[in-house]
Amino acid sequence: MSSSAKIPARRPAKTASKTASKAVAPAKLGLRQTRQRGVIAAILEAAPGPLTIPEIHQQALKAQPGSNVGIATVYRTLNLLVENRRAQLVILPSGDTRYEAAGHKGHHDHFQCKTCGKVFDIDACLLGLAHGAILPGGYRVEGHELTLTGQCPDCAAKPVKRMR
Amino acid sequence: MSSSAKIPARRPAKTASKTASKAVAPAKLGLRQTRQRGVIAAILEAAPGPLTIPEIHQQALKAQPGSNVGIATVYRTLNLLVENRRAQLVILPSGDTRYEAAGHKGHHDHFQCKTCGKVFDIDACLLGLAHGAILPGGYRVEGHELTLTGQCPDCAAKPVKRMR
DNA sequence: GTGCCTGCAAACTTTTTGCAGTGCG
DNA sequence: CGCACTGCAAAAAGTTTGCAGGCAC
Repeated sequence: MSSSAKIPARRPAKTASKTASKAVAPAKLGLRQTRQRGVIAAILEAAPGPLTIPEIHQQALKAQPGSNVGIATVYRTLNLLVENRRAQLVILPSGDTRYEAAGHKGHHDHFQCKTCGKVFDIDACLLGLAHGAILPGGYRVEGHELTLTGQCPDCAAKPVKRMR
Repeated sequence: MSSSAKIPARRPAKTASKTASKAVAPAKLGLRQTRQRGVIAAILEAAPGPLTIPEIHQQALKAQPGSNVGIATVYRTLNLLVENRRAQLVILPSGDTRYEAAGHKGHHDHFQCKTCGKVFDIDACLLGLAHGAILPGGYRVEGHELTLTGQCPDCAAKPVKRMR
């Protein structure tokens, strides 16, 4: 790890002006847009929830036939994306270390299926606790992480246990 | 540390009632009450919240002057306690792997101080979501894990950041 | 006395770092 | 063309397992 900057990101936009100024992180010059970075960022953007490193790595391999993508590159790229506020690290109660696209999608909770292990974003915040609230004992709340567990629709439809 | 849940299940958790008082889980046949196990269980019982392995290990060393306690024993004992429902594994959003006494104290949420990193039990469940509820999309909720973050009273009283 | 436990160290797993070659800008 | 980026492999950090001896029962 090292840089903290803002990378141009993928090329989703047609008329991508410059690397705007309202950027969250100060841009660091010298960052390069490589195929691997674009692929990894795209994978995160397309996911319905946070992905594990192995998942990201394998999807990257499939997306880049012929060209290898080292696991180290996956780790380095993810750290870079997190530093640039383009991705977010999520550690679940199950112990999974996952990453998800960040930004436009604000704070939200997660749901992990106990049957298949997959994780989905809950596009809402289920905790109606105001930040800044003081709990009995004097604990000042500034943020929270909530993960629901249960069964997803897919697994509910398939009585047969199939652990990914 | 990632992967999925722990529970390597070295040996099958047994069912028996050895030291059965109000014990939730029956003891395993042939289980022996050793000094190390008693110390580790006592440490968990006395804690105001979940502890990390290093914390448990160091407290065990201090509690047992003269006699060493191997880190492997700490791991093995904690797994054993979890299998017997005497302790519970808690993985926080920060990535901390911690253990806390289980049983009499039912489900509760946690609070982790962003300044000192300590974790406290919140003796209540802040999520008013009924288990069995179905979320939009068909996700059936069976459980949840909630961790609040912020500043604890101690750190609030000491403006100076002291990351221990 | 039996065999469950323990400490120590090696084995594993997951993540990070060092290098030299590669290709983006 | 220079230097950031990448893949590979070694290094670190965290957790588990194999053993021989110790101790609870």
